[in-house]
Amino acid sequence: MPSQPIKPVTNRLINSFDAHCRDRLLNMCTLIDLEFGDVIEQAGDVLGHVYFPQTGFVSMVTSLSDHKPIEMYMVGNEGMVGATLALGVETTPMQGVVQAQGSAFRADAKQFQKLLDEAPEMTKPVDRYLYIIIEQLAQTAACNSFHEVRERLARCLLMTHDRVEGDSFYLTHSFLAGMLGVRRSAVTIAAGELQSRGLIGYSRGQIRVISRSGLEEASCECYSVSQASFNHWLPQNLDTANRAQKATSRSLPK
Amino acid sequence: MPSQPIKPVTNRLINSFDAHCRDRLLNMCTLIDLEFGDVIEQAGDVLGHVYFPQTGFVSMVTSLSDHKPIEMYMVGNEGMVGATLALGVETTPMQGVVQAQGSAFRADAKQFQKLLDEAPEMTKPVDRYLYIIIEQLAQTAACNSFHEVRERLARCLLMTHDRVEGDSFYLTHSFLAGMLGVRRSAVTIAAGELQSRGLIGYSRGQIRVISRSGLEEASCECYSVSQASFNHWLPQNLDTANRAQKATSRSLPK
DNA sequence: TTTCGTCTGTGCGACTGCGCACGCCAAATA
DNA sequence: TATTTGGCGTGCGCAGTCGCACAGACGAAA
Repeated sequence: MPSQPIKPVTNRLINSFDAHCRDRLLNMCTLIDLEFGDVIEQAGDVLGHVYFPQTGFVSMVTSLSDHKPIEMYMVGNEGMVGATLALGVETTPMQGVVQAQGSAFRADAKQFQKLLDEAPEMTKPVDRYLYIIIEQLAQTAACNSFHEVRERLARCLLMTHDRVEGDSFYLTHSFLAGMLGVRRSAVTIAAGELQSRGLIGYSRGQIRVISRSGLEEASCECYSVSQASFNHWLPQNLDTANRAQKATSRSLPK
Repeated sequence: MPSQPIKPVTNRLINSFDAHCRDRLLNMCTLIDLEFGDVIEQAGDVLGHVYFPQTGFVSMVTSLSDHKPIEMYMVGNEGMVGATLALGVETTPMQGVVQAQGSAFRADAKQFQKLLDEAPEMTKPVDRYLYIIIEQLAQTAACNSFHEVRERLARCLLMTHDRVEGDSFYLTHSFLAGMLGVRRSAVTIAAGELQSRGLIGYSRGQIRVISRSGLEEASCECYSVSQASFNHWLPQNLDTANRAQKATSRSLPK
């Protein structure tokens, strides 16, 4: 809520705006629920809203004909959906699908655009975020070409873990297969390996991260490259409890 | 044109600036040669210059450890190298390598940044170009995951053809393999198929496009998607002779 | 003309992932 | 309890690509 923030703002991008812009932005935002499976943005469409996730995350995907959509990058509380508005383009190049339920600040696209025009100092963090997106896309393109399913799965699980609360989240093998652009049984095999190594546990879509450090070893370099990029360009989260705990490598069961 | 235009400007991005910006930009530019193999930009480095190719083209690539660099997108006379400066970021996320010799207008990065700051109306075309790059990256990422070598090779040849003068260019199977992120002999086989279908001819690195229409059929959808993106956002070339001729599907030998 | 380096053609076994299909099991439904 | 639904494990043959290696072919230089 604009005037009286019910929750503290955990979105790192919003937190990188200066106080004045931050307030103006929050004043035009409503805090909405992100429901699993919601399509909040259709490739090629004119943007209606922009979103700043607080919890949960959105998966940005590209579709090719005769293929299922494949994930390009994730947007959690480190970023926003609809950043291309800062390029003066009102359409969006990708589809955005909610992969983990949560909440997000939502603003009207036109109002946000107006805010960007009126407060040029606000453009800078958004521009930097666009730069991050470009880095992510390049990393993903190369990763999809070279790395194997197991490594990519580990990366995907780590990035998901970073964007949700707690160590468990709902993602079936079938969904993961879609994100990675591989078939479902390839995920089953890869996940089975990670499980038998004691890195994760799962049952009927509930995945539990047991050993982050192990996952980091099993993952391709792309995870750490991405992390480095985020941490270089974005402020650390104010609410560091959850995240800092995760960042600490550990291997606690249950 | 600045004072005395030695050549007409064929760079579509420059041509999309208004006359005043265009003049200011050209005044700070020198026309330089792009030599095959030149690395004009190193991933992660601070940008020294920006480049607007007139002829020839630059390949933007990403490297992962233990793998050869793989191409993300090309920059010919439709774009520029160093557009991320418009995001207020002075480093660059990718490496730029000259793949076809030619010439380019080169400007000092700091001067260009200053020009952007002073002439906000100039930012718009550059921002639109950044949007194109994002579209390209997403297309490439998906294409690398799903499409086969033959289709991707055809796409690559078409995009190269669009960016060079004439119907012949120098690209060995080995180079193409690097760009596509596959092994050399996979290119030999794919190229052999295209040749036996009468679409291209080649010998010792000299590739000749015989049938564009045939190549377009052999290529994945990604080529036409990319083309549509460029044509939607950029003005047509003033010097339409060469390009218009190519755009016409045909199948003339020799 | 000979030599040499580079470009291209080809073949081999191996691996990874595909597409499909079947069966098992847990949870939700009735 | 009986049935359905959805998630997961597994196996099969097959496509494509990998990694490597070697041989031929061409062009430039000596």
